[in-house]
Amino acid sequence: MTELGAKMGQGHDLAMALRAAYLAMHRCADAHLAAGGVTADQFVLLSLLAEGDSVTQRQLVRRAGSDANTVRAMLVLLEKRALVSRRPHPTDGRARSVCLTAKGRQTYERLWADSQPFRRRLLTAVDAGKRRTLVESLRRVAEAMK
Amino acid sequence: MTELGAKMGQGHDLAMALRAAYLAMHRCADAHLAAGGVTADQFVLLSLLAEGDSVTQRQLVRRAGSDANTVRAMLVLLEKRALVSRRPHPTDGRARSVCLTAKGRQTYERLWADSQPFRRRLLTAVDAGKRRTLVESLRRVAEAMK
DNA sequence: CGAATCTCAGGCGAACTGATATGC
DNA sequence: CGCATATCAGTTGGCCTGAGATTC
Repeated sequence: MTELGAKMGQGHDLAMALRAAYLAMHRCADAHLAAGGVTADQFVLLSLLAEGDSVTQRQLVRRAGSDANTVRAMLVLLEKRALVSRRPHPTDGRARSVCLTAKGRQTYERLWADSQPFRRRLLTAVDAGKRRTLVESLRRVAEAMK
Repeated sequence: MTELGAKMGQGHDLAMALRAAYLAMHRCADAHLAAGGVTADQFVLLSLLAEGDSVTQRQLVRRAGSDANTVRAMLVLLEKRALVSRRPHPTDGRARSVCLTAKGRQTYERLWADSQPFRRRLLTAVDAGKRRTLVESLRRVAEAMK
């Protein structure tokens, strides 16, 4: 194999490793949150809503690194369960203002506690000294793929 | 916030960074492969089949870090397009032996070329010296989440 | 026989595409 | 007008549960 070919193989390996790590983490997070009746992706939305009261769907999309249609569908599900509320934005007629209900905040805090073992497990997988480098590299990847 | 609480916040940050990086990469890969009429996930299966002729669905599941039902559904789609063939395993009556068709291999090689820019972009996002560390850390994460 | 492994079928939540409506 | 925000319909991928088939 050529030297250039080997380099592209590196890219393939990195992509496969990122894929495997994410899928495994996602499965693990789902397992730790299933008892609370919430999926890992729903937990992501709840955590974004918990740190920043009243945000637009557009802001959720950007911060979750997700898609407008996906976020909307998830919010509809969460709204049916009375965990979030969506109201018309006070000044922008196009936007929706989303926030946690009291039940939603309560649920989120319980879920955060339930998922402590998951975060502990994730942290012990990587040496403390390498964590910052890892997060930094992941952010560079996310940035480069935009 | 307590010191322990901050540590768990680190776990959350790592999880969010991993999520954002994967989702962005997946979108980017899809975009580079769309012209070839194949999704990023289908390309993963094709690449696994290209490097190891005749594998069982179970082996594909493990190597793709995926799920048996997911792999099956994807293979059904690929088989409809005559890119892969599934035959009964010669010795194990339970298993299916999967391999690329001639058309499948041809398609894969074209797709590999099409996706060179994607891999280049991925590699340039991370300094050459940090790539091995990154891949290593990601593999540790995947291992710890199993 | 039971236990384990592989496959298949149906259903759900999530990610995306494309098109559409509405307000800025 | 263009642009941004949200919505709706449809496709694919990921996972689960439960079932059937085969092997050990």
